[in-house]
Amino acid sequence: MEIHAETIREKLKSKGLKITPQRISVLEALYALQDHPTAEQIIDFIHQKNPNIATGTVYKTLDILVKNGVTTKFRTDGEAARYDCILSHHHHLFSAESDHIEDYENEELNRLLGNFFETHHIPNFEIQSIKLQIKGRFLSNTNSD
Amino acid sequence: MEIHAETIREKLKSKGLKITPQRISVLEALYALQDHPTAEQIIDFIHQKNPNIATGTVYKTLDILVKNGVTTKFRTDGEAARYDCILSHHHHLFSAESDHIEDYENEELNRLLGNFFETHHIPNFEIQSIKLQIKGRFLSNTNSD
DNA sequence: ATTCTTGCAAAGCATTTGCACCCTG
DNA sequence: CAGGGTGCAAATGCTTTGCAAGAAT
Repeated sequence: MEIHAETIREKLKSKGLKITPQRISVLEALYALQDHPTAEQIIDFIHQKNPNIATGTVYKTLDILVKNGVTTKFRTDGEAARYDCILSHHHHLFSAESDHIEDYENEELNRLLGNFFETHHIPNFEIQSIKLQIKGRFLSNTNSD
Repeated sequence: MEIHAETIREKLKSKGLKITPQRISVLEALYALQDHPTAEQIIDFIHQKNPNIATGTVYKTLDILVKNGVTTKFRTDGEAARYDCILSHHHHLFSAESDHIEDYENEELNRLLGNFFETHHIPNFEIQSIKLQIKGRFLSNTNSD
């Protein structure tokens, strides 16, 4: 997932946010670290090139990005919150053995769920979004998850 | 969800756990507070009758109960972890406006999902469980969520 | 110039841990 | 009486906050 500096600037500008080196760094990290990084992973990544950006600033920036719909934040069974810059409707595969997470996207599944809940209304509840948490085991050849 | 003291004792005994007043209190709280309580809510409930049970003990007990499959632990987008003593396969409805959570159980949905993933294997992944996170708005008459 | 953003360090909150004492089986 | 369980308080880990100084528009 490559992203150009110009794209990042436009993303910030379109939300009416000031363009600062710190915010650019956070967005760069977010797009470079595809694996639903924690704040700590983002901070580590940033500090490789910019050791002077403060931890608190990264948290504040992430918060602002979430509030502006640039990224999303979610929790796993682990301690730290995860950030995700993929905004399309997708689900998550969770490793039962580690903290590894992958995306799962399937239009047919989304249609299936949409149909199901169209014919099976939940009493007194208005659905806004549906996400699957699929827990299991990654069978990669490297077994590195 | 009423539960008798005897049932609780048997539950502990069947897992080879020592029966202590503290553990009984935690289990009573868990069954009395149906709404996926946080540790804090459990502690508050217990302290109404047993102000002398330590916070750390409740956390340790909850941990042991989770490890022994008596209850489950999960996280929402909120801060604190939630505990759930309903063990059947069910999904969760999350309020977009508050911390309120309700269970959603539907055999047909479970079958539908089972069928889907039987014919749509995920490469290099072995599914162990599937849970829906359904986010939306509770439309109760009292609007109390 | 004005308003927003940053850095820093301290505080906050949920949870865990260490250890001496105590209780259950 | 032996092995676990408990209470307490301190420690941990993630995240938030307050505020003075700095930067973006």
